[in-house]
Amino acid sequence: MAASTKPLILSILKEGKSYGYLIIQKVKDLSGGILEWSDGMLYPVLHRLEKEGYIESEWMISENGRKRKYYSITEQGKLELIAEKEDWLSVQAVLVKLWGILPTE
Amino acid sequence: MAASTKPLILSILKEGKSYGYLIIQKVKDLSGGILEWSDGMLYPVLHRLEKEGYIESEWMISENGRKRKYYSITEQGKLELIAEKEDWLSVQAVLVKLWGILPTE
DNA sequence: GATAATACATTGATAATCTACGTAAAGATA
DNA sequence: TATCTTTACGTAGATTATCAATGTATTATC
Repeated sequence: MAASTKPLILSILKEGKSYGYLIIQKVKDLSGGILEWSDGMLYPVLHRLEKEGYIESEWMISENGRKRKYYSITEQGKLELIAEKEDWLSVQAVLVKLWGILPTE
Repeated sequence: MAASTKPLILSILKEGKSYGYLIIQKVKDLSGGILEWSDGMLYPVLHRLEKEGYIESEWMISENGRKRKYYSITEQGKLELIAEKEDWLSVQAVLVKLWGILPTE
């Protein structure tokens, strides 16, 4: 399941800055509660993606004074997302053929 | 990319018996040449799936006298494929939302 | 004052991945 | 007949990914 973390995180950050806790919520919301990521699973991935140069972070203070580490996607990350998207769609196309379903099913 | 080996292999074997070399060909064909698996990458996955009980194997001799190890999907494997499919479609649905595309694009 | 929610992090065991390498036979080509 | 390509299987081992478990701390709610 977690093999999909990279495209999902990059896609979310392409929509705009976000932070760890909120990313988990967004994934949960967008999936209708099906995808529930743990924080212990997400943070190492965020650190790895930052180390690889796909995202970058800055500490910010929210309205209520809470510290948050906001991540944003880099130019390199955008290119990587395009590649990830191509890969995903390639596999998706094959699976759709094998499953004999319409892609929306 | 290789995170997709499991659903792909199980889906192919659900269509009928097959063997390592042919599976690589099928994936290549179905993807229009985009997905090219190496044998050294596939065989360990086949062994793992067999060990986990999702597929089973038997040695057979082809028309030209060549030895082949044919794999077929087990009942447990069929159940696992259903689960894999659900997982895949959950992620797919989220990505489609984020990418703002029709699933066929 | 206690509990839940928010928000970050690391550690470390387990599992997955993939390149590189090895074997061998059949078929094609020169 | 010698060589190359294709078919067909395999393992080893380094690298990487995964995830549960655990820790810290603040804010919000009850």
